[in-house]
Parts: sequence; C-alpha cells; structure tokens
Amino acid sequence: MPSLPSGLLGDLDPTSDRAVFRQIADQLREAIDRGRFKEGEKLPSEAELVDHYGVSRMTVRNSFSVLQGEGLVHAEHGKGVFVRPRPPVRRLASDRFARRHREQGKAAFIVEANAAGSHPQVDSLEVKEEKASQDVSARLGSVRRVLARRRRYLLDGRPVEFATSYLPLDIARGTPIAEPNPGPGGIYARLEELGHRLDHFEEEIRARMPSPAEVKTLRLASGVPVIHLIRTAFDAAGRAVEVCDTVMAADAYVLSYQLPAT
Amino acid sequence: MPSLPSGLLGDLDPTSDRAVFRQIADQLREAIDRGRFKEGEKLPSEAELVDHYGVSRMTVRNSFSVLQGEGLVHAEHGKGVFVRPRPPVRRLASDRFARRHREQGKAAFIVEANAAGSHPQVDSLEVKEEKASQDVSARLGSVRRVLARRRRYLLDGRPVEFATSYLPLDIARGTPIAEPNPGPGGIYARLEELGHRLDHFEEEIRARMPSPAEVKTLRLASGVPVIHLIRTAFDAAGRAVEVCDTVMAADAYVLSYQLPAT
DNA sequence: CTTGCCCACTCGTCTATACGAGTATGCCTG
DNA sequence: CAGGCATACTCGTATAGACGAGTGGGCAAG
Repeated sequence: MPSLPSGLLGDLDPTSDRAVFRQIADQLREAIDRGRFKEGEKLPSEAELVDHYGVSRMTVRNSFSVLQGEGLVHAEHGKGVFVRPRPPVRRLASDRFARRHREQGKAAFIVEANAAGSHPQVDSLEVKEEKASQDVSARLGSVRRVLARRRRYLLDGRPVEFATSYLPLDIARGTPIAEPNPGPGGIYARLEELGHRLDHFEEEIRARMPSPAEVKTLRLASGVPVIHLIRTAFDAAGRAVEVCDTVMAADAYVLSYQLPAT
Repeated sequence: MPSLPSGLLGDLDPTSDRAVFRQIADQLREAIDRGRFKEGEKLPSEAELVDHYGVSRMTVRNSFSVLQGEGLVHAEHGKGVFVRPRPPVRRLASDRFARRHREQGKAAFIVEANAAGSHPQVDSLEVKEEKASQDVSARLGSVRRVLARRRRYLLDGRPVEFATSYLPLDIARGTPIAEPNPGPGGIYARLEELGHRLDHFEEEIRARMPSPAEVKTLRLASGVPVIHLIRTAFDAAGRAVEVCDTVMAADAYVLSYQLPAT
C-alpha cells in the first residue's frame, strides 16, 4: 500500500464539532478547488484515506458521497474516484429559432455542434399520436390528443438533451410534421408553410434534480441537475401551435437570452 | 414499536440484481409519487423500515440518502424523515426590468412578493468598492475596480436569492448608486438619470449544485440545485454598465422569457 | 397548575467486518 | 509472441453494533 504524499491533505481536528466525514470532505474539496487534484485526476483511494486519517472505510465513503452530491467527483467501480471533468458547454442563444436560421434549412443542433467541432447525433426518434397531459393540454388550449415528437440529442456520443414536441392534431396530422424527418428547417419551417406564421415563443425554465428515468436517458452523473425548459410557440393569430418540453443535462448547457430594455 | 401498515410498502425481490437499498428507495419514491405520502408528511422511521424489510439500519439510511439526493425528502434530527414540501415558486417574467415598471418607483422584488401575498425582505446589504474578478472585468470591458452591491432576498423568512451587482467606478462612484438605498426605481433608474439609457440586457443561465457557502446562505435542503444567472445591462452607446450575478434556490423559481420569432 | 426531569423515539456519526464485482497488470502457458 | 489466468487493487453492498444528540410526551415534584 503506497502511503499518501504528506502535505497533500491535512489532519483532522478532534476538538472540532464538525463531523469527521465533513472535515475530510472539506479537505478534499479544498484540494480540488486549489487545483491540487486536476480535472479527471484520481483522488486517493478509500484505503489510502482510511490509512491517512485513521478512520473507518464507511467514514471515508461518507465523505466521498458528500462530494458526489455536490457534483465535484464521481466514482468508477474498480478504478477509483475522480475529479469530475467539466464538459464543454453548449451555449443556446435566444435567437436560435430566428427565421433567418430556419431558412438555411439545417437543424440548429447540427449546425451549432459542427461549428463547435463536435459530433452531433439524434436518436430514439419517436413520432406518435397520444393523449395530451393536463399541462400540455392547458398550454395548447384544451386539446385532447396531440402529435408527440420525441428525440434525444447527443454530442460526441454523450446524451445531453431529451426533448418532446407536442402539436395539436388538427395542425399536424397528415403533414410532414407527422413524419420522422419533417424536412429542411424542421417543424417550425413546416408550420409556417402551413400558414401558421410564428409570432413569438414563451420559454419557462426550471432546474431540479433528475428523476431516475432522466438519469438513465441522459446518463447523468450523480450531483448533476437538469434544466427543464418548456417552450410554447405562438402563431400570428395568437394560437399556441407547439409545446416543446426539453430536459437538458445542466453541466452541458448555458442558456443565453437577449432582452430589450423597453 | 408500532408496525408498519401492511400494503403501504411492498416486499423485496431477492432474485433481483437491483441493490436492496435501491429497491427500498424505489418503493418509497413510488409511494410518494402516488401520493401515499403527501407533502410534509412523515415517512416511516428508520427502525420501522428495518423491521419491515428485515435489513440493517445502514441499508435503510442508504435508501433515504438516495431520495435526499433527488430532493424528494429531507430528514429532521429527532423528528423523522419527511416528504419535502414544494414551496410556492416565484415566476420571473422577462419584462420585469421594463421601463414602465421602473417608473412606478418600487423594487420589483417587493411588488411581486406583495402581489403574491407573501412577506418580502432584503438583508445583508453590502455596498463597497473592490477589485473586479476576471469574469466581471471581461464583461464590463476591462475595468480594474468596481462598485459591488450585495444583497439577499427572503420570502416569508426564507432566503431565496443572493445577488451582487457590479458597476464600473467611473459610472457609480459618488452617485446614489453607491448608497445603500439608491432610491425609487433602483439602480437602473439612477443609471438612466445619469445618461446611460438602457438599451438591452443579456442573461446567461446555468444550473448546478450549490457550494457549501451557498447552502448556508440560502439555507438549502440537500438535493436542491441553484440557478446561476448573470445579467449584463447595456446602455444605448453599447457599453456594459452593470453586471448582476444572481444565485437562486432552484426550488423557489421559474424563469419565464418571451422571445420574438423574427 | 406549573415546572422540570426522565424516557422513548428519532436521526447523526462512527467502527469493524465481510463478501461481491469491475479493472488493470503481470506472469505463465501454449 | 499471444492468449489466458491469477492476483491485487478498486469501489459497491450489506451486516451488526455502539454512542451521541435533538424532540416531544408523560410523570412527578414543587
């Protein structure tokens, strides 16, 4: 058992009323913050910390679980505990649905990913008619059934976003919108062709911890929240023509809005 | 020891390869989702679950820690583990800095809170000159020192938001902006009086788990992320005149933006 | 009746141990 | 040299026990 380089981590303060596992977590956190452990680097193993601090293994694990909850580290079975690398974030500008972008005919996700030099991917595409949830129904103006378009977005193989678009059947049924691939410019281009000139969008943003299903779909590490965005698109007649429910891995995104100061 | 009402929770599946503590967490989570345990209600105690499932106490605690990480429950020392109540959320509309609101002369936070029937409060006010961080300096256009205005917002005694505004000294020094109370309409009204007619705002939004300091300041329960919002205000000359760095308890907020579809 | 104490119940912290399962490495065998 | 196996290391899961500390109810003393 190689012992820990001395000086890397301090000692415990037995007189402190701060719990031992918190003291250990504090020291590890500080070492990470100071850059003593860099992104992706392996922390000392549980056994090494047990030796260093003279505590039991569960106490060390307790410390690790604190740091995991903060999203600072992640454990890999059989390998060790590592400082969680911060993946490059995708910036979503508020003009990403501007007509001028749509007219170029490419999906925003693909264009932006290519510009950033990463490999975009869309999978688990599902398009079907279904019963509208109470919330979706309220947003679309009391529709009973909707067309749902589900898809998952990946960057360089990593799932980063899961989105579902809901559209009223009287708008979408029998149109290219109901096809798996709606064609150039996406469903917003099709909506405009169908006479629903888009007027404005409303976006609602929440942040919360993911459900187990979301952890699975987005392969989220522990301590990573999700951003939950609900966008409603309104046409020039003031009708809500689409609701898009998006769940994003919070460590992969920065949302950016530009607001007039009128 | 009163035994658990049968039927409330199921049994373990010994053949499953799902860890026991996950199975228990699953059952509790499902019971909460189905409304068998309501908001604020007490879950069975650790001892009761130990009896019911025939497992050790640490296994039960492990289950609870899963649910805590998901933000579903919170433990109170000496009392029990409770379904975390969802506090009423504050909705922030994208026009909350519109000039017409400012002209009414009241702070947005106070007005909105009163409208919602809750008791607003602002504390730990601090106004001082300091060195600009690298990030703030870059956003304000390479200023070295700034005026920082720090304050914490509370609703009905609960801290929900912690914000710092940074302004270039050549704009703010010696003006009412450098006073603890900048007067009616807040610092944006003062900026306009000083000839900096506001043109637009840029807002950047991130979500992440809180640092220990943020947990303390916002009295956050475990499993509650924060929304980190950085707003930059630009005047008509295109100059960045203020950067506002805000950390919000994610369970207290829904951000709402309205975007034109131009 | 009020005060104060005790006790039962709650979760918090910590130890010690055991076995399982994933990973990496090096050696041994073919 | 290549493949496969043994082994040592990693974290994951689970048990059993101990003591501490916060909470609240009931009982007893004043």
